[in-house]
This record gives sequence, C-alpha cells and structure tokens, in this order.
Amino acid sequence: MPRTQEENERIRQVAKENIRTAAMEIFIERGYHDASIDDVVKKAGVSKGLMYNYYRGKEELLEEMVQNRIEEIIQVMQEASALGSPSEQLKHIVKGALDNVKQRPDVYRFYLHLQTQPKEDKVLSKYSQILNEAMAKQFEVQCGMFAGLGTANARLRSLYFSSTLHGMMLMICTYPDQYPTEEMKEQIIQQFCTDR
Amino acid sequence: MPRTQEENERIRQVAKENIRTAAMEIFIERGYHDASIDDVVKKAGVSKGLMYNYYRGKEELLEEMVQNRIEEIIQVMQEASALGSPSEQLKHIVKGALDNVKQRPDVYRFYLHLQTQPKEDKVLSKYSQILNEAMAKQFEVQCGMFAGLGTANARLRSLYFSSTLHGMMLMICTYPDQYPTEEMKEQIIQQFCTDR
Amino acid sequence: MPRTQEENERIRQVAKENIRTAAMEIFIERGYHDASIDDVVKKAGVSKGLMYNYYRGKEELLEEMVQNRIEEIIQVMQEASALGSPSEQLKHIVKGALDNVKQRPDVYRFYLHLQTQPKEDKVLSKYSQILNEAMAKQFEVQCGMFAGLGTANARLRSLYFSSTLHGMMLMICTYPDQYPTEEMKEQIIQQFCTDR
Amino acid sequence: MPRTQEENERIRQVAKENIRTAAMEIFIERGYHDASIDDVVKKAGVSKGLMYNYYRGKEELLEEMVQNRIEEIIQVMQEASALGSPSEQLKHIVKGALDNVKQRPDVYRFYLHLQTQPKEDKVLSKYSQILNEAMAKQFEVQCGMFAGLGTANARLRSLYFSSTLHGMMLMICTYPDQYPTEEMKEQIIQQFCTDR
DNA sequence: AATGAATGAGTATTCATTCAT
DNA sequence: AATGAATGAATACTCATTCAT
Repeated sequence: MPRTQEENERIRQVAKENIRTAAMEIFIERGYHDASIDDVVKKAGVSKGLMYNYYRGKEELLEEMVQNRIEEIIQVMQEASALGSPSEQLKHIVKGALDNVKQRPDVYRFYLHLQTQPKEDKVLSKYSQILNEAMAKQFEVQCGMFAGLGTANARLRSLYFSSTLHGMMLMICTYPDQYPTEEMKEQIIQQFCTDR
Repeated sequence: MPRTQEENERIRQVAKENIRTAAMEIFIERGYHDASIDDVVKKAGVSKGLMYNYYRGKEELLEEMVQNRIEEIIQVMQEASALGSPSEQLKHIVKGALDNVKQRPDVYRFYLHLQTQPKEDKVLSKYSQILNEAMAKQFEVQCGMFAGLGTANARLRSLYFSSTLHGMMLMICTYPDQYPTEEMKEQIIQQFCTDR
Repeated sequence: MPRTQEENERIRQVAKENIRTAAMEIFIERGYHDASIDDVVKKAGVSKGLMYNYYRGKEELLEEMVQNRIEEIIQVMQEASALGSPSEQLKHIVKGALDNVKQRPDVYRFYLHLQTQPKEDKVLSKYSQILNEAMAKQFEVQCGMFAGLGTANARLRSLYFSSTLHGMMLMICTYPDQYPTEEMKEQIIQQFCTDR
Repeated sequence: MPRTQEENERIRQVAKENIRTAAMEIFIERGYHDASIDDVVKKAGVSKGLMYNYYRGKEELLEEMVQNRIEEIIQVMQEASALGSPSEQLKHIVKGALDNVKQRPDVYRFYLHLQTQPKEDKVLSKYSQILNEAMAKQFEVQCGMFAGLGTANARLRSLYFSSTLHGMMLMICTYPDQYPTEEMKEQIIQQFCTDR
C-alpha cells in the first residue's frame, strides 16, 4: 500500500531540508568551488542519487542559499519598516546587520565572498548579481527612512550610512574576536540614527 | 662572448615579470580557481615548462600578487607618514585607498575576494591571513595618526574610520559606476581628517 | 463480492499492455539506451514500482517488443502461405514488408538498429540474434515458394530476392519521403513474383 | 633543449593515430554508447589526459570515424569514375561495396547501426545524417553512370540497383559466414552492369 | 633556458533497480 | 496491487604538474 500524499510530502520536505542544511555548512566551510557533492551528501547522510532527486545540481543548492539570504535581508527591512520612527527603523537595521554578522561571521563571509566573485565567473557571478540587486532594492527603502528623518540629502546620507555599516560588517567577519562590535554599534547609531 | 651571467639574470627577470603580469591579469579576470595555467602561459607567451622553472606552481603566483599588494599598502602608509600633519596623513590614506579602488575596482575586488576566502580553504586562507596581518600592522600606524590628531579614544576612532573607509571601498567595487566616490571622499575626510 | 480472481487478472493484463505500449513508443523515439525508465512510466502513467512488478527490468520490455515483431513477421508469412499461387504469396510478402516500412519507418528503423547492434553488446546482441533467427526461419518458407514457382536455383533466387527486398526496406526508412516505394514495389514484383 | 617543431608534429600524429585506431576498435566492438573512454585509452596505452589533448571528447572520435568512412566511399566512387565504360564503373562499385563489407562485416555493421540511430538521439543522429548526405551525393554520380549505360529511366534504375546492393551489404553483415557473396555479386552485375 | 607531450587524481551527474510502506 | 523515496555504480571530462628532449 503506498504512502499517503501528505506522508510523502513530509518525507520530501525533511530530506530536502536536511540536504540544504548540509550543503550550507559545507559551502560555508569550504567555499562553493571547493565543496564536493560527495562531502555534502556524506554530511547529510544520504545518497548522491537522492540529492539529485531534489536538486538539479550543485548550482541549485547555491541558489537556495542565496534565496534564503535575500529573504533574511528582506525580513530585517520589513521588521524595520514596521517600527514607529525613522530613527528606530535605522537602529533596527544596524542591530539586525551587526548582530547577524557577529553571530555567524562565517556566513556573512560566505556571502561577501560570493558578492566579490570575479565578474567573468560563469556560475557564481549570476548569484553575486542577484544579491547585489536585492541589496540595491533595500537601499531604496533605507533612503526613505533618511528622508523621514529630515536629512537634507537623504540619498547621500543613506549611502554614507551604508558604507559605514557594510564596512563594519566586513571588519567583524574579518576579525570576529577582536572587533568591538558593541562600541561601534553605539557610534554608528549615534551618528546616523538620531533625529537632530 | 661571456657576460652571460648578468645577461642571463636579466633575461630571467624579464621572463618572470612577464609571467607574473599575465597571471595577475588572468587571476583578476577569472579568479584564482577558474584561472588555468594554460591561460596564463598562453597570455605570457611562454611554455608551461618555463613557467614551472620560475614558479613552484600556481600558488606561488598568487603569493607574488599578495606580496605586491602588501607593498602597495605599505607604500601608501609610508607616503602618508612622510607628510607633515596627522590630518594630511589621514587624507592621504583616504585618497590612496579610494582612488586605487576607483581606478581598478576589479583588482580590489580580487583581493577582497581573497580575504573572504573560507577559513578552511587549504590553499587560499593562508594568503587571506597574510593580507589581514599586513593590514593589521598598518592599522597600528593609523592609530598613531589619530593619537596625533588629539583624538580622545584614538584606537576606537581609528577603527571607526577604517570601518567607514573599507565600507566605501567595498561599495565602490560593487557599484563602480554608480557610487559617488568624490562626494563620499569629502564626507569621510570632513568627519575624520580634520583637527577640531 | 469475489470474482476478484478474473477481475485482477484483467487489470493486470491492461496495466501490462499499457506499459508495454508506452515503452515501445519511447524506445522507438529515443532508442533503447537513451530511453529512461522514468520516461516510460511517466508516459504509461504508472509508478516505477508497478513497472517492476510486471517486468523484470528494461530488458524484458525490449524482449516483448522483439516477440511482437517476430509475431508480425510470422503473421505476414502465414497470410502469404494461405494464398493460392506462389506468385501471389511472394507478392504478399513484398507488399507486407514495404507497406509496413512505409507506414512506420521509425519502427522498422528501430528493429534494424537493434539487428545491427555490435556483437559484443552484453544486452542487446541477444535480441538481434533472436530476430535474425526468426528471419532465417521465414527465409526457409520463402525458399519453398520460389521452388513452387519453378525457379531453377530456388535458394539463390530467394536470397537475391530477400537482398533486394531488405535493401528497399532500408532505403525507405532512410529516405522515407523521397523513396518511390510504389515504383520499386512494381519492379521487384515484376522481377521476382511472376511465373514465366 | 626543446624538440623541433617537426619532431613534435610527428609525435602528435603518431599519438593521434594511435588513439583513433584504438577508439575505432572499441567503438566497433562495443558500440558508441557502450564504449567508455577508459576502455579506449587503455587500449591505446595512453592517459585520459592525452586523449583529451588531441580530441575534444568522445564525440570527436566518432566524427573522425565518420569522416574516414565518407572518404572511403568517395574514393571508391572516384576509382569507379576513372574507369572507361559505365558498365566497368558500376562493376567497380559493386565489388568495392561487397568486398569491403565481406572483409570487415563488423565495420559496415557499425556504420549501418549509426545510420539507423533514432532521429531524436542528441549526439548520433547528426552523424547518421552526415553519412546519409554523403551517400546521397554519391548516388547522383551513380545515376550518371546508368544514364551513360543508355538506361531509359536512369534514376529509377539507379535506385533499384542501390536497393539491391545495400540489401546485399546488409545481409552479408548479418550472416557473414553464410551469405554467398560471390554468387550474389555475379547476379547483381549481370542484372545491372551490362550494356544490352 | 625552454618546450610541450604526457599524466592521473578529482568530480559532477545519470539512471536502472530496490524496498519500506 | 501500487507507490515513489532511496540507492550507488558507472563515466566523461578538467587541469595542475612532471619530465624527456
């Protein structure tokens, strides 16, 4: 007697999730190119065949990770947007970004590595582009927040803010143990997230 | 007729330089992993055998590039140090960094990509470490400049400055055509490179 | 209420037939090696498991096709044998063969492809042999027809006839749209299927 | 000291020829799809890498075989064309074709197998087409010979001849030990290659 | 000093078949 | 009788490196 449809669906979801998680860990540890499918399926505890039942290939695993990342970014922005004042919104962005990097510097490192892929890379540059576009979209929202703050040149200010924030993220993931994240967080908040 | 000694040495140096230049171009275009030795020697116009006479392998070519980069960094810092006032020194660092990225975003991108290599990467993480150490050393010098500027907490201030500067570099190389480098340069200079 | 015995058997037969038909279509379209079990069961609208309930594997599906083909050949020969005169019998063979190829050139092509399988092929050469043996058996019957026609060297004549006929079949399936089947049919009939 | 250019060229040619020969033997034995590159290079006694230095892949090896075959066909036709009378020309075609198949039935079998590839096959149908086109071209020349013979409807006659000839080739390669090639050769010559 | 022919370990992907439910 | 999730052996191809000349 066959399994019910729901049963199968459940099994499928569990297996997919399992594989995706394993892939993320391996990718983050070794990098996309160095990660072998063998490593991934061994870590997931499944056969190679199963992996290919669920994902069209190595690239699709990466695609899932990128989608995940974009959703994370969007979520932080939506949480921020839901807050009352522009200054609260910007503070949320700062905290969301810095805490995230602080907690999993290797994850942020992975995506930054992806973003800095050589433009000519056949496979990866596509995903670095997707990420950059997602970030550009969020940037527009952020500009609105600065406008709401009453900043004269909101766009430039927003850009200066982003530069500072991303610089901090870069440095946290580069020196995760030495960088004084909290102090820096205070500084950036004081500089950018206060109304007059 | 002799003088072969010097003559040979000269030929060697020219050939090495030639190969290194070709390797740099290929690496920057395609990235280290995607760049093939075949491409490098074809671009350099030499045989594979000759390349292996001069360099122990692909990795050593990368090592040369990293050394080059470190020297560039050191040079900017030395030029800065030679200037009269701390504010002039910091301005020089800003200009050196931003102009360099603006001019060759792909080159900076390459080194940032290298720096964000997964920690477990057998080959490359070594070089990301070397780069990071060199930058840490330069950071100490920079702290001295902020101290000279009379900043209260020079170390923190220097870190905040570096965060902002590296964030700008990251954004220039990500959006080379849209980022308003000059405006941002003014802002960072105004914020950090002026005595009271 | 019972009768399950016959009912079940009927269901089995329908399902088997369904799978076999789907397999034939896929095999003929893509060739045996290129046809995947996945394609077959998808076309048949059943699960992989069911297919393996009915057939031991891919190879058995092919075996069924070969059996089918042999029965087709036998049938044409039996129809021919039932006719009154040897000349009518041979005409029937000609028409049966050429019309069959003309109608489904891809089917004939498939079997010819199978017949020309490399001898060392582990799986398929077995079936090419089976087909050849069946055809050899029919050849004997055909020799009797030529004998009945009063041909001096019936065996050689029969062989010459077969060569011509199979050559035509080959050419029809190679150039299905250009080959003038009817004209050729007339010629071969005139040459071989007329008593003095 | 490097080898001279000619020396290298010689080495290359020998290696290529060696690999091509091995590939032909393996392909003919096992068929294209079943032949593994491992088998080919093992038979040739070279490394896989070398094989890929000389040929872009498995498919290119097949391409060479097809080219070879076409040249063989062209050569027989040219030899025939050089002869004095149309009847001599046609006799030459008959002998060239039948002797060739008789001598290496497996080789002819391989090409016939290739020609009968399913039309949808991604890789092979291309080559079956190339072969068919080459043969169609030769057919035109052959029509001219029949015209020279004074045949009324040269084109149809030529087609009937080709059908018979190819049928014989098919049967020789199917029953290489039983088919009375010489007797059949006489018959086809008598039927088609004699002026009145 | 210089060449390029030769190597072979490493890897993503396919697909017939099995088996728990 | 029926399902489809799971398996893993098989295979084409890449590329840094070696070495005979």
